[in-house]
Amino acid sequence: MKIVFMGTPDFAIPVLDNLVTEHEVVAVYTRAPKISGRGNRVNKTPVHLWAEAHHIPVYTPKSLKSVEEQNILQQHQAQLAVVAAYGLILPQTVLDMFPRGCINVHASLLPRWRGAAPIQRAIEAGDKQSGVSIMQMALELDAGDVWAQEAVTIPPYMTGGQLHDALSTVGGRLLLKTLRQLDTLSPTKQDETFACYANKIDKAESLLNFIMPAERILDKIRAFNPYPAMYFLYHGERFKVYEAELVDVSGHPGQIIEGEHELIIAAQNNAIRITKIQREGKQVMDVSALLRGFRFEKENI
RNA sequence: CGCGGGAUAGAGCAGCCCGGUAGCUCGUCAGGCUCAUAACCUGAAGGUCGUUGGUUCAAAUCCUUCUCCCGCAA
Repeated sequence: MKIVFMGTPDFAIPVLDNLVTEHEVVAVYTRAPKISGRGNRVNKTPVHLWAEAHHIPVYTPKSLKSVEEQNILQQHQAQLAVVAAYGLILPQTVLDMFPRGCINVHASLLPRWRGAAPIQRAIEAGDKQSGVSIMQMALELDAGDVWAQEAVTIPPYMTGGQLHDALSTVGGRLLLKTLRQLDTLSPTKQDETFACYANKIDKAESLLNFIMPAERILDKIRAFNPYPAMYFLYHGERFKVYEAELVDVSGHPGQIIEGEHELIIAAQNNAIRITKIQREGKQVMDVSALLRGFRFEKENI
């Protein structure tokens, strides 16, 4: 099938990898390169780089609302558009442009976690399972009819990064399977009563607030590992927390209970033992390694 | 040229401002001690202090070139 692919971040790469094995991807749409990263260089998106490496034409319109862009899109004469974390809103004209419409790969079991950050929000909320949905796109965000779903169990220590990788792998596989069965399957409407939204990750959320139950703090640490990573400030220096575990002791929330042989900080109830940490300018390391040359005083943070 | 931090023994760090024989906590190895806490005691090995050039009687330290790593912001 002739397909136009639309996507931007790493999540879309395994989907693309799978797609090209059975279909003809005639054009790749992705977000325009932007100034980002250290040194403020102009960087292309992961999908952009992938497409160039595979010699597939790349298009980076700022919007698909203009007639000009829509005409270009039409000229690809694709039967279907596959969308995976593209980042642009598709107007109704575009949704109707292809004989088979637009199909979206979404990293949650819809209708739960519609929106921008379904992976992190699922872990942050303590969900025991997540999954991938293949959905016929509608104008309303992530509300289209669902062709297929595959669940993925979230083990207690799974991080956001691990779930991301797991779901993108499943997504690529499930998409292919669904496309093969497109003529025999019939999509299911989403039950609106179970819909909830995964808000974008805000940097301000990554400052650790110890006035909450330790279990919730641990969920946030897992969800935000490796990005953007929860952090706390100690003597004005930022320490990113990558892994931690529950400890059955208590103290004033934010108090460093132990900081010499291990790092334990009190939460609202119980406490957390931080096991993987990153100091400013340093690599991520085991806390035990850091504590060979560094010591936390038993203060409140 | 967006802002900033870093590179010192296998690991993590201090020393640099204020130049004067390379330190700490661990790890490793050897020996000793022990009912006992992540045991303790003694000793040893292990460094061209990231790279280039300069200043100086003398550079980990001051100036300079380059490389690599990282945080922030966007």
